[in-house]
Amino acid sequence: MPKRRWLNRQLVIERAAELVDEAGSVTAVSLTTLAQSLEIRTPSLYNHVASLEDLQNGLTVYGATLLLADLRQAAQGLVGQAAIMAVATAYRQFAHAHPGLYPLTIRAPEPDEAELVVLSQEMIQLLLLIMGSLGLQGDEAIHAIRGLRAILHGFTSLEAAGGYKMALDQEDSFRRLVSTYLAGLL
Amino acid sequence: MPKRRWLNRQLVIERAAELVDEAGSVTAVSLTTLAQSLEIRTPSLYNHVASLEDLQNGLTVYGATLLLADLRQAAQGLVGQAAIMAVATAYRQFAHAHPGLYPLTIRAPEPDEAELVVLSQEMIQLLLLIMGSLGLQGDEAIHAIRGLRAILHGFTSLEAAGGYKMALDQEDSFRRLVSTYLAGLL
DNA sequence: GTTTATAAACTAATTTAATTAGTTTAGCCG
DNA sequence: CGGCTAAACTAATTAAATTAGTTTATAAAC
Repeated sequence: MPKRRWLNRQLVIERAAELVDEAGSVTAVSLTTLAQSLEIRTPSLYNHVASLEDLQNGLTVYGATLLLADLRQAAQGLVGQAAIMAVATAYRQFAHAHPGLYPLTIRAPEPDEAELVVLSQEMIQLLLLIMGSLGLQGDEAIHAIRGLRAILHGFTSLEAAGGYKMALDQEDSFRRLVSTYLAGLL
Repeated sequence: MPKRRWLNRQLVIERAAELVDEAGSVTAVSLTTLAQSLEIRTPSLYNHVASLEDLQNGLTVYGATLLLADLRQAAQGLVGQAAIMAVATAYRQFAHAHPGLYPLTIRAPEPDEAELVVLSQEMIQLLLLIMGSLGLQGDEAIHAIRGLRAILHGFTSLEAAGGYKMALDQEDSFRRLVSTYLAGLL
């Protein structure tokens, strides 16, 4: 009859993230399977998360944090088109590496989700900086960011949905898409 | 104790589609709520659909059918950039009008889903025709179709996810995105 | 017209998941 | 060492999907 003291919200979320990415979908992981994986009883999870929804919100924050870190890393020291292409590649890789977490990251934060609001703003700052290095400012930059995110999310999620199965390299399609957008933008 | 004879799979799916679009999400509609809406008991639904999953597959086919019809209508008689823009606008309108059905339509068909495979091929034919009118052939056209769909799906689903809340016209962003891609393409 | 076969409804029961209530106890703190 | 509390537990509830078995409206056959 152990009473573990080492478990906490963060550890619960991290384990959930592993399960969700292994399963390839958020809905494939229940509180029951998560509890089993942590070797506790299902109701004990409620000591760390308020509900399934709360767990998924935690996963969203966790995923957004990882994604932002990856994109920052990728953009490190780069400007202009090179920065865009690096961010695009890193974004797609993140989606591939985290098929469970990734779809959560596209949800816009509600005003009361402080952490997520901050992450979202930081993401925009990062992209604004890059757009600035391309010579885009103000509304132009915002439109360009919206477009870029649409492209990245659209491509990666269609890939995940099993589209693009015609015998034609997906990587090539992706590079062309980003280049084409960039070409049109400048 | 009525024994209705007027109910069938198609009617069940159509009612489910209404509920799903009203609720704005597939998961918001259960067999229980659907049965209530049809004024039958939940298990009676199994006379018309094999399972919840089967119902959702039915909704996918239904949604894909409506979407294809809308896009064909929009492209009617148009070629080149005008056709692309018309299809893009119709696509976005469909996503807005059918927030429940729309997300189902992006799933690629499994080989055994005959109806869905046909719809998917017809969609590609429609887009190939339009790309042809833009002067794109073969692999070029396929890459361009992949890109266009990524753009359309990405933009509309980010919109649905509540992104784009900065005070900047979404319609404008959308038009620019499509135009920018077209500009880069040609 | 009555009979009959069957599809489509029904009731009842099971399973799985989330959640709540109430109980127990490990382990830190004084 | 005794007690407070966070974190575990057991037990029970609710909701949803699903299965089994029963009943009956209706359409086709006689």
